[in-house]
Amino acid sequence: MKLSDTLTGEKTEFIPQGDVVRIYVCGVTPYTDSHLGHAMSYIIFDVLRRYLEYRGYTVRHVQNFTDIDDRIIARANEQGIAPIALAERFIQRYVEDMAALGVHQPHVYPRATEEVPEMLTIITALIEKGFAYSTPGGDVYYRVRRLSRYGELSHRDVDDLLSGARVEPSTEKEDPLDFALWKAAKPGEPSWDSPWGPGRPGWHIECTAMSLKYLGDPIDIHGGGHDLIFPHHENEIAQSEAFTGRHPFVRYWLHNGWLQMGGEKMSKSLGNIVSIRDGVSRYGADGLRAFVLSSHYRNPLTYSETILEAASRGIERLAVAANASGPAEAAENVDASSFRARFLDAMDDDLNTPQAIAALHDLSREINRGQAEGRGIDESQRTLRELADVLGLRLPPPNATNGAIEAAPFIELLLHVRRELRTAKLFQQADHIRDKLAERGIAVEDTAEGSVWKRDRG
RNA sequence: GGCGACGUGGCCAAGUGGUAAGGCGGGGGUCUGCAAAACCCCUAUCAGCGGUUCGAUUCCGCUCGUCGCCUCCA
Repeated sequence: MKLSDTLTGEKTEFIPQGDVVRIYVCGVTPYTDSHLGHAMSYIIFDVLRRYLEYRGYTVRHVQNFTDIDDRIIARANEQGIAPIALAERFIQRYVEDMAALGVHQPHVYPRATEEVPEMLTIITALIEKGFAYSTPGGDVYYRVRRLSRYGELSHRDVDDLLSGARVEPSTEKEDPLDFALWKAAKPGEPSWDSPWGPGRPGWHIECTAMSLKYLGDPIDIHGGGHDLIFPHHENEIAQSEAFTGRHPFVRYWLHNGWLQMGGEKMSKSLGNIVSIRDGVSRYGADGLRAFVLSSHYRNPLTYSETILEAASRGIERLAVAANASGPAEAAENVDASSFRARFLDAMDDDLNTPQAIAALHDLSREINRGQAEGRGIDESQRTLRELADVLGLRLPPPNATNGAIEAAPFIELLLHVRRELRTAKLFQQADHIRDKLAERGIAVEDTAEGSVWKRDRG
């Protein structure tokens, strides 16, 4: 399969170094509920992993939690609880959100606060090698200009960075571009002992420590949102390669585009967010995944209710086909092989999920058509489900959640009455029941096998 | 100011040097007591201007527009 690499800007054949594909994905800072932007990123990397596994690779997937940082501390102080406790709470909620989305758990979920000794080892070594320095105040900074390659990932020239002029000058830094490996503790903050006094790790160092510890060097794929390219991943490369003395530290850098809200990006700092919880309850996990996968992962995506609505409606077509009942035996069967081939070709091409989904839509149409013509569809339905599963789509029967509706027994009762009315050809009354249920968001469909109902969207 | 991405039908979104997947929506049918679902048919010339080419939406240049990063961020 081909993957495009942010570092080279090229799409090349992906060949893992060994039997195990080693993937590191940057995780969240748990200080609030995760939003659809996070969902987008993790759905994408989940699909990458699922596809690699589908193709027979063994994947080792590591994703961190940044459970100590300024925002966690600030939020915890507001609420009068310990930062670790706050982080723990939102880590749990994050894990629940991912489960709701059907995102496979990483094999390792390391937390920054539990990897401090490893980070100290690396920082110490970086100082010894001359790549980092400590300050009288107890901070440790990385010397950006020591590594000539700095800027290669984000395709920037070190000197251009300065012209941005938004870099906070710090009196203790040798160079404004230098970034913190270790931050001296301020009063009231959680801190760990270090050779430079009490403090806490800088943001970037945790990913270096964790990926080296849990995956080794180099790793096959490092993923994250587009925004992380600079400075986070750039800094990660600098630290990691300065520490190991080897290049490259990552063989393929994959970055997903941003989720935007109207004109702007969805972000916690702008406050224009939709939480994953809300998204799942409104559109369902399949709807959300369909939305995310409807465009190529590298491109930005815009959130709007209309678009989400369209995506979840579209995916329902697949669910209908997957759950259709075909003849017990048939002389001829629907052949799904060409659709499978198209699906695989699309996925092989840098995870072209829009085209892969298009193949599933065409397969669904073929299944529906075959059903109408009395052809066997079991085999092709299995293929549809198998491929949909690569995208993490569950394709539940339309009425799968009916049991959770409190009024279900009463609806069943009404439909029972309605059936008798229809048998008696009292269609006006029967239609009246259907109309009234529709007004209350319950859609009734009459099929050859009887009436089925489900909660209607919107 | 620097770096980068993008601009395809009413909306979302793939894609290719030889006249453009799929979904949503809309229109017309088939089926159905009716409706829904499903199926069939219809619904684009790819921001603008130049250039390269036998031929460009696809390559190059410019213009316009939108967006992102350069600061915490998936």
